[in-house]
Amino acid sequence: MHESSSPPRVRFAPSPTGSLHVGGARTALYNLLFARREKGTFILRIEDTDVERSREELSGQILSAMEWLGLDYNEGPFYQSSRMELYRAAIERLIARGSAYRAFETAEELDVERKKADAAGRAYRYSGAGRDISPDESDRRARAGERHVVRLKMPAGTIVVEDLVRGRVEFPPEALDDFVLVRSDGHPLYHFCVCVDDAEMRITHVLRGDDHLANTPKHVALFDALGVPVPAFAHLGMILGTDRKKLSKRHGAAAVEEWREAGILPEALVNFLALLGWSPGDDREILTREEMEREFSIDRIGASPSVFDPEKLLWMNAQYIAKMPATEILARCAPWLAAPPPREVALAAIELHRTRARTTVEMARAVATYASDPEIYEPDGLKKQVKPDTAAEMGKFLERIAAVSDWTVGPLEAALRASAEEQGISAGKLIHPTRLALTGVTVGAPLFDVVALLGKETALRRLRNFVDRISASEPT
RNA sequence: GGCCCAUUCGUCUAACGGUUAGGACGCAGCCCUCUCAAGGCUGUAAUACGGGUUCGAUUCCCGUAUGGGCUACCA
Repeated sequence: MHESSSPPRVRFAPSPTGSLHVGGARTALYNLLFARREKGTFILRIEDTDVERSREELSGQILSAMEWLGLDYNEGPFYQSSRMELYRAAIERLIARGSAYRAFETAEELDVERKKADAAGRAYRYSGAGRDISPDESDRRARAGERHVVRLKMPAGTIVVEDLVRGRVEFPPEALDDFVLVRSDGHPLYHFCVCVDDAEMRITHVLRGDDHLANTPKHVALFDALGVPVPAFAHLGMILGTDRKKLSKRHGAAAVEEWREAGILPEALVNFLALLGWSPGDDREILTREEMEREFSIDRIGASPSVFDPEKLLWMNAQYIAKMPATEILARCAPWLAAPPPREVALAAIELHRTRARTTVEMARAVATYASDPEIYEPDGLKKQVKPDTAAEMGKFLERIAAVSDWTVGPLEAALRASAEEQGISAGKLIHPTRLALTGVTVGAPLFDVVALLGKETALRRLRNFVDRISASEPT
């Protein structure tokens, strides 16, 4: 069918009618991985033939999302809107060859037909009237300026699609219509542009969403009409929301951009998406980009749809944060760190929190506490950890810790435990209020690491503020 | 309605006729522990249903059910 010897050429062809979707990102990723694995070429093509719906800034968003994910293409981006001449030439060839024909019904007339068929419970099909107009008459009417569309003359027989994921799929001729290639205003339509471009770009493999499987017989017929080899197809199962409906904006966080803003690392999102419909064949879950590029294969792609599980994405992101160098994490946190602490403090804070933050947003928040004193104390924490005696106990502890000169974990812990013992209370009675005093929250990194990292001046100031605060609000 | 696709733990998936149906997320418990995590250990939970084919079906075939897609002068 196609030459397996020459390297494949694949493409990702999004329509700029929305920002990049996780489903689109996965399609792009699989195309890229396949191209890398097979030493082929990955092409980016923007399908902006729908002038009403396509918006230029959305193309930019798609490009930037792809760049963020590291989905680099070898050729492109090509914009269909600037390839109109190509489509015009192709349609003329098709008409001249008799593979396509002009049809002069108006949209309104067709609408009436469709409604009639609907009412009668019949499946609507175009009458095919345009097929019977002689080429001469067709040319004459077109020259006279009569409005018309151009339709493809579909072949009479069953169309067979050999899908690399689904196997052989047959489409009976009754199911296919002479569909429109060019609108009456001269605009070429999606299916037509896709095939002309795939042919012109010598695309060998089409990896795309399952939603296009039913369109594929149209494309096969079009490639035949164009007189070019039919590429191989691989249709990927849809990505679903947790309600098992096709993932959409309704589900929230369907766009790559939203995950970026939520503090998900591009490496983690790519890893997660790679495993949504593909598996390396063993139990590995965390794969490097190199491993994916080396091991990806179409025959390990599953056919069924997959539910996008944000919980697992978060887990995977946490895995990446746990392993990433602190300097790198700090750089990734930058967008959320308006007022970062000194670099050395920030890096140490990251080490303290790398197993506690699932996203860079959470990490940034943790790091920020080392830069600025807590403005509020967690209300539940105050209620739970501040008892009538707490202010007094903390006051005594404060005196003792203020005398510590070697401000490191060992001496600090010793000071706290000694103070607890001296007061005849458990260490926890001091530990928990201290954490609340220093960070404003009741959970976090091991306390003495926090105290040490904060430094004497800052730690004492926060403790004093806290003691003042609880003394003031305590009933006397 | 017509045509097409899909169906293994709640979720992502492995097992390409023979496995105690494996791993991961989640959840639960235990260990560790100043809290919360992380980590370790243990547990929970699946072949949609009905027929075939076969010595033997998660695996192949046919129905049914459920979900999804397409059926535009959208993409």
